[in-house]
Amino acid sequence: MATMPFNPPPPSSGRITLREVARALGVSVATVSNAYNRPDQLSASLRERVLETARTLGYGGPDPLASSLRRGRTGVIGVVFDAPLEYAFADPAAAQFLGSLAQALQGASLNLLLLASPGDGQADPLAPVRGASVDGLIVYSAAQNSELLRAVLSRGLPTVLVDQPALGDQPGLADQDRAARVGIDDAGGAAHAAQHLLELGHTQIGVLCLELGPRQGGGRVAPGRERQVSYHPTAERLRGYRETVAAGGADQPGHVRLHLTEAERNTLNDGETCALELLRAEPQITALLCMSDVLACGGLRAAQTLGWAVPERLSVIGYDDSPGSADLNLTTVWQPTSDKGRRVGEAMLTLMGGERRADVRLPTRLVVRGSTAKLRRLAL
Amino acid sequence: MATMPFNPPPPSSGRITLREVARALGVSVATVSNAYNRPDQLSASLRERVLETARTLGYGGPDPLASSLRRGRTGVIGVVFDAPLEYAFADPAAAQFLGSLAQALQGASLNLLLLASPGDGQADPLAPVRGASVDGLIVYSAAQNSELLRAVLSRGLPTVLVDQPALGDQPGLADQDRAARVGIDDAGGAAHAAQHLLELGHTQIGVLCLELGPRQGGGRVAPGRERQVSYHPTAERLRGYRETVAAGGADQPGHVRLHLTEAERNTLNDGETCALELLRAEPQITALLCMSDVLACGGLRAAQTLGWAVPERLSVIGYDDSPGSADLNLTTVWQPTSDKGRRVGEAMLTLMGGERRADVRLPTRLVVRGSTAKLRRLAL
DNA sequence: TGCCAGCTCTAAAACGATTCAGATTCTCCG
DNA sequence: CGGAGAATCTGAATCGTTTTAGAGCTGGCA
Repeated sequence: MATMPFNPPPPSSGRITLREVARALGVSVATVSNAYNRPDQLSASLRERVLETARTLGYGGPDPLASSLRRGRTGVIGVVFDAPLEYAFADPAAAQFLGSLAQALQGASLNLLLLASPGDGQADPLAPVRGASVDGLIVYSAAQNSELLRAVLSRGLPTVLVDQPALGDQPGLADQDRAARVGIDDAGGAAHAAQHLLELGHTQIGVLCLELGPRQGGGRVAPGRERQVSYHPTAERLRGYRETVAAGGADQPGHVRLHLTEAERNTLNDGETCALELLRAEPQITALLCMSDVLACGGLRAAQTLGWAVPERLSVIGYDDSPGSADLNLTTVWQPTSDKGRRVGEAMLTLMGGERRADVRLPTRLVVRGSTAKLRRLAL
Repeated sequence: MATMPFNPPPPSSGRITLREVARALGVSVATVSNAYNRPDQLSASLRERVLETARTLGYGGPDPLASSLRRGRTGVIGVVFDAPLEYAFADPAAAQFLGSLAQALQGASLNLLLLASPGDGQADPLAPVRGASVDGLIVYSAAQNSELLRAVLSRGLPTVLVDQPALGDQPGLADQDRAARVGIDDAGGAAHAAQHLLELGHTQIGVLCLELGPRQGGGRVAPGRERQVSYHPTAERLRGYRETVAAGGADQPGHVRLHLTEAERNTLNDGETCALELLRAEPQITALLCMSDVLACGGLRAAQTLGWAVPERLSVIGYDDSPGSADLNLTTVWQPTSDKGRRVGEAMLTLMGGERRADVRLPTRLVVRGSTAKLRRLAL
C-alpha cells in the first residue's frame, strides 16, 4: 500500500472534543474517556469503534489540560532559576545537573518545566513561578530569603531546594515538611582548594567569586560587601577559603592575602574580563581560586592573554569538575553533579509520595591536575 | 516590625478556591477573578479587600491549570528530544541553543517544557508528546519520518522543526503551514571541513559520525548503512564530506579514503571510545572529521591515549564551535547556535500569531585553529 | 424459576477558573 | 428633574475532561 500523505488533524474545524466523538457514535462521553484511559471498562469491540471514529474525526485524544485539571496532576515539575536561562546554561555543570534530574524524574513520567525570571523586561519576575501548572518545584538557584523563594514556598507544593541554606536559617522563613534540601559540602571543597594552594606556598591569591547577590555589578569586592552575600554557595565557598587561610596563617602569620573579585555572571567572558582586571591590578598574585570551572576557564584565558604561563606563573583552581575540565588539565574541586540531580529527583518523588522531607548533603573533593604548581619566586 | 515566620499556605485545609474567597466576602466569583486579572473592573477598595481576604484565607491566586483551560492558553512551549535528556545535555551546543531559545520566548512570557522520550523503560515513548499541555512544540532532534515526528504533527499545534528536512521531503508527510523549519547549511559546513583537510594533503581520513539512526549500536559503518541515515544533520554532513572528497578526488583520483565510524551517542566518552577503536584499527589515518565538537574532543582524548600528537600526527576537525572549543584550540565548523535558538523562538511566535510558516536556513563557516596541520609523511 | 454476580455502559457531578451580557447604582449635565 | 453614560458588580455559561454510583442485561447455578 502506498503511503498516504500524513493528514494533519482534521479537515479544518475548530477543535474536536471528547463529547463530539461520543455524539458521533451515540455513546456517552464516559465511554469515550474510558476507551482511552481504562480499556477494561468497555468491550474490546466498542473500544475499537471509538478509536476508529476518533481517528476519522481527527480527534487526537483527551485534552491534556482538561485531563490534568480533573485529575489534579500535571505530570510537570518546575525548575526555578533566578538568572536568565541564557546564562544558567552557560555552565556545563548546570546542564549536567539538569540532565540527570530529568532522567531521574522520567521514571515517574514527570517532565521538566524551565522557569526563569525574565531578564530585565518590565514583566513580573515572579509571574512564571506563580503561574506555572506544576506538581512540584525545584529551586536551583535563588538568593536566600528572596522574594522568589517566598513565592515558591507560597505555592504550597512539594519543593526541593538545591544548594540552599536551611529555611529555618533564613530570617522570616520556617522549615517545612514539604520542602526538602539537597546540597554539597561547599565550604569543605573550598577549604581543600585553598589548602592546596597554601601547601604549594602561594601567599598572594586571587579569588574569582560567583555572584554575591542578584543583579549586582561584579568587580572588585569591597570588604563591606563580603558580609552580605546572598547566594549560599558563594557564601559557603568564600567561607571555606577564608577559614583555611586564617588557619594556615598560623604558620606564616599575616602573609597570605586573598584578593576578591566578583564575576557579574557565571560565564566564560565574565570570568575572563574579571580575571584580567584583577591580575592587571595586582600582578603580585600567583594563584587563582575560582568558584566554578567556567570562571576558572576564563581565568586561564586571561592568563594566556597576559602571557602568564599556567601553572608556572599562575596556578588556577576551579570548582565543579564539569565535563570538559579534565581536557583543560584544570585542578578543581569535584562535586557529584549527576548524583545531585538524581538525588533531587528522588527527593521530589519522595515528597510527592507524601513523606516528610529528608535533607541530603553530598561530599566534594579536590582533583589535582596540571593547572597548579609550587610557587616560584617572581622576577617582578 | 519584627519579621514573622513566613506562613505556609493556609492553616492546613485542603485547597482554597476562588469560590471560597468569594463566599467569604459575599461577592461573586467574577469579582474575585477580576481582582486578579482585571483590576480596572472593580473599585480599588473592593479589590484591596478581596486580596486581603485571599491572603488571610491562604489563597495563592487563581489555579494556573483551571485558568489555562478556560483561556485556552498554557504559556508553555514543549521542546522535543528523541534522546534521553541526560545525553542531550552533554552537548554544550544543545545547552546554548536551549538557553537562547528560552531567552527568545521569555519576551512573550512563554516557558519551556522539556520533553524527552523515556530512555529504555517500557513506558510509551510518545506519551510525553501526546500528553503535554503546551501551546506549541519544537522538535530539536528526531529521526526523519519517525513516529515521534508524526505524533508531534498530529497535535496540530504550531510547530518548529530544528535541523529537519522539509516535511514534504519525507515519505508520507506533507508540508504544513503551521510547521516552520529552522536549520543550518549542514552539508556546506561539512564540505568546508573536508576541503580543508584535502588542502592539507590528507588522504586517509577517519570520520566520527553522530548517530545515523535511533537506537542503533554505533561502531564501524558498513557501506550499506550509509544509505539509511535517518538523522538529517548526520546525513547532510556526511554528504558534505563525501561530495567534497569525490570532487577533490579529481586531482588525486582514488587517493582519498574516508573511514566511517558511528558514535552511539553524542558524548565525550562515546567519542573517545569510538575514535580509539577506529584509530587502532586503521593507523594509516592522519585526520579525523568529527560531526560535533563533543566527538572531536573525544577524538583528542583518544589521540592523547595513543600518544599521537595533534596536529602533527593527527589533525582533528569538529563541528558546532561550541563554547569551550576555542580553549581546546580545536579547528571546527562554526554554526550560529545562539542565533538558531533565537530564530526558532521567533518562528514560534510568528506561528502562534497566526502567520504562515517561513523557513530559515543559517550559514556555517570553517574556523581554523591549531588542531589541524599539513600532512607529514608517516614513519609507519 | 429465582437470584446473584459480572459485564457494559450511562447520567451527572465535579475540577477551578474566565468572561459575556446584563442589572444596579452613581455621576454629570442640560 | 430627567436621562445618558460611566462605573461597579453579578449570574450563568463554558472550557474538556474524569469518575462515582448505578442501571440494564446476560449467564450460571441451585
